[in-house]
Amino acid sequence: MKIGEVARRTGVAPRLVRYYEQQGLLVADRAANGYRTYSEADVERVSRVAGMVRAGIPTRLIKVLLDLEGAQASAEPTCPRTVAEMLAAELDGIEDRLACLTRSRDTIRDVLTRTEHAALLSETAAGAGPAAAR
Amino acid sequence: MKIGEVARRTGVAPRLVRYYEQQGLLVADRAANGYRTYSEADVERVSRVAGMVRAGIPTRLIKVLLDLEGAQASAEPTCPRTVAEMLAAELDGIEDRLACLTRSRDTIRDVLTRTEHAALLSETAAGAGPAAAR
DNA sequence: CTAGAGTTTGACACTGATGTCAATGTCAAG
DNA sequence: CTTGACATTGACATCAGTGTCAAACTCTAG
Repeated sequence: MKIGEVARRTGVAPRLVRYYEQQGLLVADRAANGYRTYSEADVERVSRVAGMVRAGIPTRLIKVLLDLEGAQASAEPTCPRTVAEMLAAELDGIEDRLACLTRSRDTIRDVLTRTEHAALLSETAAGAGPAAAR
Repeated sequence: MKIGEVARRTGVAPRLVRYYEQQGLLVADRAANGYRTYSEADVERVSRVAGMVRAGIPTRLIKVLLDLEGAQASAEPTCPRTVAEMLAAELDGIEDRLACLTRSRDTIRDVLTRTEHAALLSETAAGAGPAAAR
């Protein structure tokens, strides 16, 4: 499929899909005419990238993470000490962000329920599960 | 205390403390000489703001959230419908980010433990269990 | 009094993520 | 063939968050 469809299905602007590719987060095959062609897997990947970006994870780290997820399947312990340390540092940052976001989420929920606008919570994954992979 | 000490204690550059104030996230008293003066509570607030910023929450929303936390204490249901809807929308975004971050965190932890670099996990607020930051 | 550290404001620059626009190429439908 | 929707690349603009520098002021120590 072409970039337009990917954009429609992921809600990510074509502009950004190209940007992500430029940042090395994506690899797109090219059709004879030069158009980028994407697979279902790419759609998945674009969604995940967009989500991570919105979560404040910098593109550089996103690249590393996605690569790791791939390598994980093949159980390769390709992890030199320095890289591991870098990851540990990033992990700290992520934990911080999780704490902040969790607190903010609770604040908003609190306000919403407390002000009789609890109905607005429904659509959300609000129910209970905090960590569900969407 | 003056801005320098706040900076030292929060790890936030003086430049940013001023920036946050400029964005309306902070209010600082002024001494006779024009220097900003801060209280313990301000130190707390600066830390929280910095954390939220790092978590990808835009300053505008941070302002609203902090105000809400304050208003929450006084149990004021000062929440017009439109504001509530805006909050609900933001909440959705936050839930998404939480999901992404949680997944990324798990990935990193997985990699670290799997590659015998588990020692690096210790310092973190992580503790041990995959218990979500809830 | 003077030197030095810390503060003030303000300006300019930069990065990262995106929006937007322009000029051009491709393709399917009328 | 022509039109219109979609693609391509590249440039420029914007916004948030920061870094940095400059000129001037304040305060403390010597």
